[in-house]
Amino acid sequence: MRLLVVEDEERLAAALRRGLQAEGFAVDVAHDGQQGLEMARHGGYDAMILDVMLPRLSGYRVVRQLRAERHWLPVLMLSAKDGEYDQADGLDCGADDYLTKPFSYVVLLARLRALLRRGTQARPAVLTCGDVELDPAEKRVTVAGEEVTLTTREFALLEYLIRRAGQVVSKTELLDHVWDAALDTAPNAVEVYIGYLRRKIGRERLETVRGSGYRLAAAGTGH
Amino acid sequence: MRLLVVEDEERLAAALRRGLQAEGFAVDVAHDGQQGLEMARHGGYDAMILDVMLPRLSGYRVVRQLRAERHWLPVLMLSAKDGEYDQADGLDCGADDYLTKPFSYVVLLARLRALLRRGTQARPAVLTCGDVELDPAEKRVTVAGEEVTLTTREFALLEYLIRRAGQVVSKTELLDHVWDAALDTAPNAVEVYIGYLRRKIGRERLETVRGSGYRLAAAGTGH
DNA sequence: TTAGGGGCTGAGAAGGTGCTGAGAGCCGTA
DNA sequence: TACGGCTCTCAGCACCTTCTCAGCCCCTAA
Repeated sequence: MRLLVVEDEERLAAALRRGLQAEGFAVDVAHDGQQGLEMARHGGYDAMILDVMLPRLSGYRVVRQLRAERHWLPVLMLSAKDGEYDQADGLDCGADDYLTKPFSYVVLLARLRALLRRGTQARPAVLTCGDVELDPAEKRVTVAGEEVTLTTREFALLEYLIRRAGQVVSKTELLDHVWDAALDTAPNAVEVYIGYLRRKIGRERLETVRGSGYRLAAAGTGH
Repeated sequence: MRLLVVEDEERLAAALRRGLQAEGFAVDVAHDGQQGLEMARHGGYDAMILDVMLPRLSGYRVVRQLRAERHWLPVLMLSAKDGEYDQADGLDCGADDYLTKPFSYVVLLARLRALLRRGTQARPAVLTCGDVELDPAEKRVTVAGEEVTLTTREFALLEYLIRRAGQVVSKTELLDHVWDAALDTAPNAVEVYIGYLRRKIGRERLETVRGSGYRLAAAGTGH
């Protein structure tokens, strides 16, 4: 496991390096935000421990920039401030966890382990299922390489189904998640939109499981 | 987004429900560990907020049990203790994040959002018995590698039997659990459905124990 | 061997579930 | 204002599921 520590306080940086190396991690240290961002971009790290207050580029900006460039490595933020809004900001800008200085080394380790256990693959930029590809950021869908245009609702429906690819998703679940919970829409609307989707992405890719819901056929499903 | 809040203090539970609903979440509340576990098992939640100190079943045990059953929904733990080792325990037993009471509502929201953004990489359990496999989430059954399509009732029946694989299950027990308790269905319906199942999964896999009930042949039946 | 009871199954009635075409309401654009 | 796209409702249809019934088979025990 290779970690990147971005921390400008010499003593803390050295302590972290020693401690984490003792735990068996490979540790690299960057001393300002700019340098940290460049090293993280390069890849090869399993997680990043990132101070908020950094010379040249703040920790917030580092995370935001990384996420914008679609780098999803787990980030644990450290901050000397302990106002609650800082924590909220840190998490909202894309960090995975947040620790307030002074922190306990035991807690740091536990959180780091939780982060690593969770892994990186949580947020793929493009969702795929068989020959169906859906890009949430660009709102674009291709089927067997051909671009397909969907309306907003159709897109939201397919997005939810593809995130649950292979699983059966009930109509009420779809109503809850794809339609606005406040409005109560008739379940028949789901059927109608399933119909629209089928015409656009191909009938065989979207199965009905009678009495239970719908299932987007998983890749390589034997039939 | 649908949340499950497991919290026994009435006032806190009510406050969480109100606050989260105001944020646009659909919120269900359970008041003890056992109930929470059952609701979480049922699925349909995008995340769970879980107190550690609960009647009947502690938060630790709830998470551990869920993970053992391969439910991966994101869990945010709440605790009144604030010893650092408790935090480490909570994370190590499978929770995704940890908050100490009293906590700030803003922080809770931010952490929750971080958790939801991360999403759940679900992989639910598959029940097997010999060469029969049943996947509750995908509503899919294979026998000796061949996919078999079952109706809802047939599926529910097989699911109950496979959870009791090797044990004799009486007709009244099946009526209670597989059929709606409210309706009183004739015991003969069970016989009829056992018949349907046999045709689909193979006669020899489902024994009749005259006068007692039915038994799904345990693994290693072949001799 | 026979009687009785438990279990099995084919047939069919009743109701449920899902699909579709038509069209109303709404909104943004020409 | 007219048009077109999107969303959603409605009603009708086709098909599937569920469950009951009646008759039969088979096991068990006297």
